[in-house]
Order: sequence, then structure tokens, then C-alpha cells
Amino acid sequence: MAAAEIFLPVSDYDLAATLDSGQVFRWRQNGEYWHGVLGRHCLTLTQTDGGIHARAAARVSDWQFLKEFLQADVVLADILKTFPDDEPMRAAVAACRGLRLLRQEPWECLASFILSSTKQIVQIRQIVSLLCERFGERLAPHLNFSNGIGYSFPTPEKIASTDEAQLRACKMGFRAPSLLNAARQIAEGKLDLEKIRALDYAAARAELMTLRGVGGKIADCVLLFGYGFDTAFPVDVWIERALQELYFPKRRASEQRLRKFADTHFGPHAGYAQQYLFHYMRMRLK
DNA sequence: GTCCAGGACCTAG
DNA sequence: CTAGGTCATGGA
Repeated sequence: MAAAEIFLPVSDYDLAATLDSGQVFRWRQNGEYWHGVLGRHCLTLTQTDGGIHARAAARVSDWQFLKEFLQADVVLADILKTFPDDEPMRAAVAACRGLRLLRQEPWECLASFILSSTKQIVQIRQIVSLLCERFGERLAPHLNFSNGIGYSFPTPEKIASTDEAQLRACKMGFRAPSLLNAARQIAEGKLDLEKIRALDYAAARAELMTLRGVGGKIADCVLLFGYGFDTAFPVDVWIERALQELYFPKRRASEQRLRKFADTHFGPHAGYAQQYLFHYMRMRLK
């Protein structure tokens, strides 16, 4: 029986922290409600005792896409117990227990993070919103969503059919040619995002990094947030600062040193540990 | 006005 | 391997 709502029983899950931790860029909070779009589904999520309630603008025959996105079946405790038992990680977990990694659609994730370089999260949201409003499809016209919500994420084919000037008009600046190039590579079949699922981490990372504007950090974000490569450990300015301050407080460590440390210290779910450090650092400054 | 943002890339030492 | 410049744009 198709339904427009569902209740997912989950525990150890902080929905607000998760949707506001810089993994995704088009979920909007309105009181206890979170509005967002997955594929062509317009959704409203709320967290209640014992789980997450979802309401869709139209009937849904199969909610698997939402369980996948939220990673509702992941037992957080099993992840946390693999973290290194040191003071920084204990503090980070204590500060934001319930923070989760989502599992995004790879193209939206890749495109969003191509647009993320040297941009504050609030600005990434604005750019992605403009992109969806101008090139996505309007879903559920009877709803009065705003800020990019209520639109599908534009396909690679759609982006490939635009030009650099139209993309720059979405305020993405020098990132426009990179996004356009990535869309073309995918639309022309020269890069297959589905095929990446079958590769190992190193090969998948190298494949993504063939794209202009995609270096190690952005590739790691896509591998972690879009594919579930849990060993991926994106190192941005916040994480670099976190590693320096929390693990090498005495002497300054080089970028290479920090990178090598990150690759060996955090275990099989290093990407999860990274997200805890990232959110912990951001929270401390707000 | 200045600094910086979930970087990548290129060049010079 | 490291340091520095460049690329747009706007928040703090």
C-alpha cells in the first residue's frame, strides 16, 4: 500500500546535527521540521522519541531510498567503538553523539562538493539552491517551498546543456568550468559514477581525481558521503586545524605528516571519526 | 577595509 | 616536498 508517511525506528541518531553538519546543502530547518528533497521526493522529516518520522508531498511506494539516505540500519555504537581511545575523540563523541554519516546520490554529492572549494557552508547552500531553482525540475508545485527546496537536483545532462556564463550566474565563480566539465564527462559516458562502486578505495579516488577541480579532499568527500567508503578521510582547513591543535599541540606538523597520521590513526571508520572532529570543531567556535 | 571559507592547480625553489 | 600566487564571491 503506497503511503505518504512513514516512521523509522532509530536510536542514537541526532537528525538536526546530521543534516546541519556540512554533508548536505539543501535541507532547511523550520522549528522541529526539516524540509528537503531526495531524488524526486519532497520530504519533511521530524525526530521523535524512538525514531524519525517522514512525510512526503506525494505517495511513496517504496521507502528504501530514505532508509538508504539516513543509513537507518547502521548501529552507531558499533562504529564508535572502533574509534581510537584518545582524549580528542572522546571529547568529540561526547560533544555530538548521534551524529551520523548520510548516504547521498553520488552525482549530487560530487557536484555539490565541486562547488564547495574555499566557500563557507552557508554560501555553498546558496549556490546549490540557485543551481536547483534554475536548472532542476520543480516538484510539487502546490507546495510553497523556497531556497531551492522543491526542485530536483539538475542532471548531468541538464548541466552539460548549459554554458559557463549561466553557471557563473549562480555565483559559483571559478568553479563553473569544473562543474561544466564534470557534467559533460558524465553525460558523454566518459565517466561512470555507478562503476565507481565496484572499485577499491584507491582506484575510486584516482578515478574521481581525473576530473578538473577534484583533488584529494573533494574526492574523499564524495567517496565518504556518496559511496560509503568509510576509510576516506577528507582533510579541509577545519580538520587540518583539528589535527594540529588536538594531536600535535607542541610543534607544527606538516601537511604530509598530518595526512599520514590521519591515514593510520583512526581505524576502519576513519571517515566517521573525521565527521565527529569536523562537527566538534565547528560547534566549539559557535 | 581585512581576513577567510569543507581546494585545486601551477610554478619556483 | 614546501611555499606562494591565482581563481570568485560574500560572510564575519
